[in-house]
Amino acid sequence: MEELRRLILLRGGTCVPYVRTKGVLDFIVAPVLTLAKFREFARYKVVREGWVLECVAEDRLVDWRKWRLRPEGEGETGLEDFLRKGGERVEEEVEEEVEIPPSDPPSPSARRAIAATQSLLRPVAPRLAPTVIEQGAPRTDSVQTDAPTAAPRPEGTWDHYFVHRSNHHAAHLMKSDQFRVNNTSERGNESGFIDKFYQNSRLHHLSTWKAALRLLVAEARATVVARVPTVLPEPGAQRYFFHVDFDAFFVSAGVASRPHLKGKPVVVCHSSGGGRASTSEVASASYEARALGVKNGMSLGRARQLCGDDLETIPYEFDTYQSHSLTFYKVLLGYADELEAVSVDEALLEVTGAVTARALAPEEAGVRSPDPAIQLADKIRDDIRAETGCEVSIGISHNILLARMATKKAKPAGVFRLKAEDAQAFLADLDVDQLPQVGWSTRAKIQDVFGSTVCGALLSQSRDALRRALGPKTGDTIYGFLRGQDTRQLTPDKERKSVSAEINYGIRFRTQEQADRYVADLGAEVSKRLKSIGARGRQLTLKIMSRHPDAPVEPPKFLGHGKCETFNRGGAIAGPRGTATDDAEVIGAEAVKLLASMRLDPVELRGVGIQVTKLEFSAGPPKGQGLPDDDEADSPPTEASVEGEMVAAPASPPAPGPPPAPEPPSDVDSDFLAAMPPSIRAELEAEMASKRKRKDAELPKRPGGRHKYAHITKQLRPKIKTTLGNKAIAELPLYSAWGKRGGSRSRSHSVDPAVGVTTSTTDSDSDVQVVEADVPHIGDFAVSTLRDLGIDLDVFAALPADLRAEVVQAERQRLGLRRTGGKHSAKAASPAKRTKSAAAPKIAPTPAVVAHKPALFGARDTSAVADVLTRWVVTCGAQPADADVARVGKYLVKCVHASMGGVDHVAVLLRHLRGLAGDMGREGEGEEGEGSEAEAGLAWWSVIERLKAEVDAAVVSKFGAPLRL
DNA sequence: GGGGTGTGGTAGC
DNA sequence: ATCGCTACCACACCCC
Repeated sequence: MEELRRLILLRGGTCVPYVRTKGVLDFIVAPVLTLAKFREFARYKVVREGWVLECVAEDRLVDWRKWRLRPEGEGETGLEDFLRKGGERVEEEVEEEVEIPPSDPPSPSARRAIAATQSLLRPVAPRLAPTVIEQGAPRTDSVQTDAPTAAPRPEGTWDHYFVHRSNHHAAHLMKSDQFRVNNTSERGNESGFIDKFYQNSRLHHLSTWKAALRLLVAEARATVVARVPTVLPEPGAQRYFFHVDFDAFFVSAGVASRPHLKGKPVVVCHSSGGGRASTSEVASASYEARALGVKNGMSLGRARQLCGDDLETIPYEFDTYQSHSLTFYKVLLGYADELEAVSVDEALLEVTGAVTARALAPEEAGVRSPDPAIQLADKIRDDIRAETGCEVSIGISHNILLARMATKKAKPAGVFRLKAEDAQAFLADLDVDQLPQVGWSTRAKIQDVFGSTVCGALLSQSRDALRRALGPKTGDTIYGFLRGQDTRQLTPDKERKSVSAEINYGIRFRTQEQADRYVADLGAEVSKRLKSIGARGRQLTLKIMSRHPDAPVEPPKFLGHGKCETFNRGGAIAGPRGTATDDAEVIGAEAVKLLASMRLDPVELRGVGIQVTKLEFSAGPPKGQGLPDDDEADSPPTEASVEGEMVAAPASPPAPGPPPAPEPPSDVDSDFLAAMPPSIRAELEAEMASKRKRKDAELPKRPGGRHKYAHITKQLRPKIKTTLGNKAIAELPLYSAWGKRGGSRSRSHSVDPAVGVTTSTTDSDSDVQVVEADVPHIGDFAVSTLRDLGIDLDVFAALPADLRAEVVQAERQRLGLRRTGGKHSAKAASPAKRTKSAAAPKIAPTPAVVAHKPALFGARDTSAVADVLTRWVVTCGAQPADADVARVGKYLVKCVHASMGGVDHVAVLLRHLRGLAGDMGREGEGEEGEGSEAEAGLAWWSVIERLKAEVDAAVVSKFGAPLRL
């Protein structure tokens, strides 16, 4: 700050520490601004400090636009998206104001620069100046190409991560005690950080899912009796491997039940609303959509831009995926000599026996190919299509490598056999990174050493050269791969060799004690996992990531680890009498000890992992251990186990801030939810809240849930003790969890809606009460509001109190700025929405198969509608238009009558509205607001009363009792 | 050469 | 490799 001021003054500029009168300002310099400030300063040139520094370095007034400060928006959570949407509008306005041509006359002295308030210009990154200047006009490209809107960054590049400045936004937040408590590792698991993390970690759950699948295969192997008669191949005879892969699994599963969507661009996405501004992620895109450039992971809005309004969106259908996957594997197992599950929708199998048999059998009528392997593949495709309605593609070859490569060619909906004699030509043009085991690093090594990464060009390299470059084993492997050779076999079940848990997100400590506590808590997590599979270990490895000295304190990715150095250290662990152990205390203590031995600055830690190896498995299913795990996965656990911990947490010394409102407990369902992007989760969780409840209610008299898969246990256990069992046991709970999902789902359909209403509202109430008992508000905002917002809750909680207030107020302020007379703004906002809503009905024709929810302004899903409502409240300000209230009321009533989960949905939305109104009233009191804020709150309360009355009329007539909020 | 440890790379979505 | 988790493999280097 001081330095900036000095630089400015030295060059003849003037400088005020904060903005008093805006009339004479030329520039505003700030490291970070709240959205409110952005709006306030919409007509000014708001730049980062780097601009000043670059001007100094260049001795001229450089293009300020390169340094324009933008609202933070790198996250993908709901609130941030929300903010970003707001921010774009501001940016566009600024764009119009730009008058300074890129190369301005070098007369800095003629200009004045103004630094914004000190609270906005804290020296967050002390080493900022030299770094930026040395980089010279850094990142101009990326910044400028982003300029007009917050367009998505080019996919597949990491350039924007090469940032040398700390993430000011994050750094700012990090100063808030409450923020750290709620969102970082600072308090170990006391605030539920670890539990919450794993509930929300996609990848963690993906692992779970994959493990479940492997068990499914194991189970199927055991149960599928009728197999195609296998003719054992002669040693040395031709072998056949299939790589079978669903085409656009999620989409095609959805489309299979919606025939009218066949042939259209379709994406699976949690939200169907939002128009072209929707930021929700495309999970899976149909080939028609792909043809138009849509890719998985793209925002729905972007996909809409590419496809126009033809783009269809369909929701997730986990039950369908599960059952298709099961069917898929069962079909495959009918033909496979050996099968390896790659993922839900992908498997490798050896079918030498079946192909050989087919070759010997008399010719069938109507075969499409003389090649018995292709005949078999077609048959498999037919089987799977018949049972799932989905297409798979199959790559065929004589080894795993080539089968996998062939699948690429087979897609979509095809079979491709890559014969040995064609392999060379096929591979020649490929880049090495298409080969298995060649990632970015290996590819780079190859490029460095050999000057090319094209497979064909590398054939000239000797085996030794490759071995030297890549190591003996990898070198051999790659040498073979380049020639289409692969000696790998399908791997039968192998015993687990390690159990680990690591978190490299949100790790921030201020003291060694915090770090120690956290490590101990993570140790407890590992202990839990060990116990859940009946394993104990003798060796522990602590893996630590520590901020790389070159890296900014706060990386661009919010709460991410950024560039790090890693440190591993191992030590022995043992229970009584030197046995292998699963004891949380032992593990925690050893991990803490190892951490101490590293002598790292706790402040710099960014990642912590604990891995236990040298495993030993309990001989039998541990009575107190293994089965409880069954319980854990099977029973409505979540409430029992996770929530138990969550509840326990507040018991510890009163946290400065309230512990973050616990996420909905980790239900088995939420395992799946958690595997999805946060936005999807938020929505589904809301929808499923009631179902979870019912399940709980049923639980006591539902030993069947656990027993449902007991047969698997029985089947596996005998073997377990002998050969392949440990792993199978290990995964059993996971499988149970998986299987149970379907149960809970299908059950939900048969539940009496009345029960649903009662239980769900009660449930949610109790949730809220739990929260409110401990945590009435987060800052000035009703927790209920934030909870209703789902993911937004986290982000809101993440904001320091002052920022939070500003953010909410920002929307109103924006109105205030624009609003010249009374309801002008409300009018301005509404027409746009009306247009949208008019279009909505035809955007989503309701297929008979699916019970579609009604739409409000094009939004159907809970979170999307909540978003609409938020915008409504925020943009209408003091006085909502009657017509709008009526429309919303109508919509809610329609939802009540909708078949699936409508009432839950409505309850969530009403609570959401109530929260919004509550915030508004509160805000009005506490802030320097004009008092009309309080009035606004009142006005909204009466609106909500009215809506509630309308809804209740419907609910009472349908279910006999009013809605309890 | 064997064993150990620490490091690093890869796959999966 | 800067998105992050889990499990595994391979490697370099140390020790004996």
